[in-house]
Amino acid sequence: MTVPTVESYQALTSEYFARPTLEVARDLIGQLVVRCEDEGTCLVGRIVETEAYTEDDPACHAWNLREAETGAWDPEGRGAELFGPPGLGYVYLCYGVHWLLNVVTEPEGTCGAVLIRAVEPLDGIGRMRERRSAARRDIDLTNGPGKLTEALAVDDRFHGEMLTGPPLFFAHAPADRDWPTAKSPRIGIQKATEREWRFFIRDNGFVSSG
DNA sequence: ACGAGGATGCTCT
DNA sequence: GAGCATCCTCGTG
Repeated sequence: MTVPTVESYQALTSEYFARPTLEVARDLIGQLVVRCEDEGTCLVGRIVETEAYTEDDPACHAWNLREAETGAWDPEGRGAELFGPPGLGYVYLCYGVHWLLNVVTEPEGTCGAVLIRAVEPLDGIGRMRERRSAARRDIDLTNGPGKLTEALAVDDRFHGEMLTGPPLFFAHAPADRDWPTAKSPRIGIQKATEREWRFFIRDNGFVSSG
C-alpha cells in the first residue's frame, strides 16, 4: 500500500477558477481536495457537493459591497476577499463554531466563490477519524461543510491564501469520470432560496443531509 | 428515524 | 441584540 504524495496530483490552477462561478461549482464535482501534512503525505477527498455564491446574490457575503457610482468596493468590508484572485481561499467561522471552506472564482475584481459542502474520503481516512471524534460512522467524517474542514484540518490559516498548491489545493481526478450530477436550492440560507446553485453527485452517501 | 435546542463568535443594527 | 452558508446530543417513537 503506497502512501500518495504531493507529486501524485495535478493541481487546478488559478485559470481554472477564473471562470463563471456556476461553471466552476459544477465542474468541481468529482475533483479532489488535497491537504498535505508532514513528510509529504496527504489527506484526500473527492468533492461530492458544492454551492455557488456570486456578486449578484443576496446570500453572498460581499453582496452590496460594491459602490454603484465608482465601481469600487470596501476592502475592509466582510467578504471583500471574494473580489480577489481566482483560486484564493475564503475561510470563515460559521455560527461561531465551524470553519467553512470556499475558493474564490471569476477574474480578479469580480466577486464569486464556491463553497465545498461535502467530500468523500479517499486517502488518510485514519487521520480523519482521529480529528472527527464525534463521527460514529465513516459516513459522518466529511458529509458537511463544517465536518470536512475538521477532518482535513482546514481553518483560517488558509483564509486569503492561494489554494493552487500545497499544503492545501484542488486537483484533477485521475480518471475524468462523468458523475451523475444533480442540482438543488442551496442549504441553510434564508435569501435567494429559489436559485438552484447547489450541485451534488446523485446517490452518493457522502453528500450532506442538509 | 426524526426533531428540538444549545454551543459559540463575529458582523451589523 | 439579532442573525448567521452548522453540528452534536438527547429526547421521543
